[in-house]
Amino acid sequence: MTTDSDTPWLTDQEQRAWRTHLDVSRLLMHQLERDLQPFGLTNNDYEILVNLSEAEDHRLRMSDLAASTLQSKSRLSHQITRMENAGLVRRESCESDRRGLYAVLTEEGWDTMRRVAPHHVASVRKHFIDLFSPDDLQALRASLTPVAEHLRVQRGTI
Amino acid sequence: MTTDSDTPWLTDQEQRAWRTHLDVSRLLMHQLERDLQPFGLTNNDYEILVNLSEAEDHRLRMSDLAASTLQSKSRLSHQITRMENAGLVRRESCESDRRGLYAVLTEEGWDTMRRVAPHHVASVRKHFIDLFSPDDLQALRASLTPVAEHLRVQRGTI
DNA sequence: GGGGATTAATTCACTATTCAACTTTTAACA
DNA sequence: TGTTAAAAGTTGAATAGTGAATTAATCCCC
Repeated sequence: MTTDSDTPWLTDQEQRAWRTHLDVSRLLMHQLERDLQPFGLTNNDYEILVNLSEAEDHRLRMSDLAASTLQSKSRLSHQITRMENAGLVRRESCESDRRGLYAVLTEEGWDTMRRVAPHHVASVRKHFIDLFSPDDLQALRASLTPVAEHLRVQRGTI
Repeated sequence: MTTDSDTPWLTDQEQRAWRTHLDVSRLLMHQLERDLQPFGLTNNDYEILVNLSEAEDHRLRMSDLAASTLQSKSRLSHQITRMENAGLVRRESCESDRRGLYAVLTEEGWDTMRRVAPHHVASVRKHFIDLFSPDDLQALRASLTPVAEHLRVQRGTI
C-alpha cells in the first residue's frame, strides 16, 4: 500500500456495494456453516473433502491442499490432524519426496462426502445461486474474476 | 434445509460463479487484514472503530454493536475487552437500563480511526472497488442486496 | 406489587487459528 | 563433493472464537 492520503473517499454507491459484499460474505459463511452442522462438519472440513474428492486417487500433497484451500500450512496441518482423528482422512508418506505427505480421503471420508454433498449443494443454491438470474450470475462471475486474479497476485507477492 | 436429494447439481457456470465469490471473499479479507497490520489493527478492530465513529457520541450499546457487526454477544464481549486493553474503547454503564453497557470510543480510538481510515479506504479501493467499472459495481450491489436480505431473514429465524 | 419470562451482558470451558521455532529432506553450486 | 540455502511439514505457545451456563435487571400482567 502506498500511503496516499489523497485517495478519494468512497461514494455512496461504492460504500453500499462494499458493505453489501461484506455482509453477504459473512452471512453466507455463517449460514452454510449452520447447514453443515447437523452432519458434524464445518465449512473447512467440507472444503477439504471437496478438494480431495476431486483429486486423482483422492489424495493431495499437504502443500497443494494448503494452496488450493488458501490456508497456511500450519493451519492445514492442525486441520488434517482433527480430520484424521475424526476418521475422514489419513496421512500417507510420499515416496518421491521424503519430506512430503499426502492427505488421503478414507472410505469414511468419501462416504461422508457423497452423503453430505447434495445437502450442501441445496444450501448453496438456496442461499446464493438461486437468488440470482442467470444473467446476473454470469455478470457476477465476470466482474469478480479479475478481482480474484488481482488478489491472487497480491497474495503471491508477500 | 429440506433434505431434497433431487436438488440439481451446480452447472459449470454456477460452479465458477460460486467458487469465484468464495475466493474473492477470502482473499480480500486476507489482503485487508494485511494492509491493516502495520497499524496494529485487525479487520475486526477496524470494523468496531467504524461503527463507533459513525454512532452518536461515539458510543453504542453492546447489543447494537454486536448486531451491526454480525457477531455474537460473546465474541463482541471478548473483542471489546481486547480493545479496551489496547486503549481504543472503554465500557460505560447505561443509566436508562442498568443491565446495559455502552462501548465508547476513547480519544486514542478516535485518533487511530482518523489516522488509519485513509489507508484502509485506499486498500479497499485498490483491491476491490476500483477493479469494477461503475456499471459493474452498481450491478453487483443490485444483485447482492436481495441475497443479503435473504440471509438476514434466515439469521433472524434461528 | 410479586412471580415468571425476557433481555443484556459476561464468564467458562473448549475448539480453532496464528506465528515463530524446529526437523528433515532436497536443491544448488562452487 | 561438501556446504549452504530452500522447501515440506510439524509443533507449541499464545491469541481468538464458540456455545452453553450464569448473573442481574427489566418487563409483563394478573
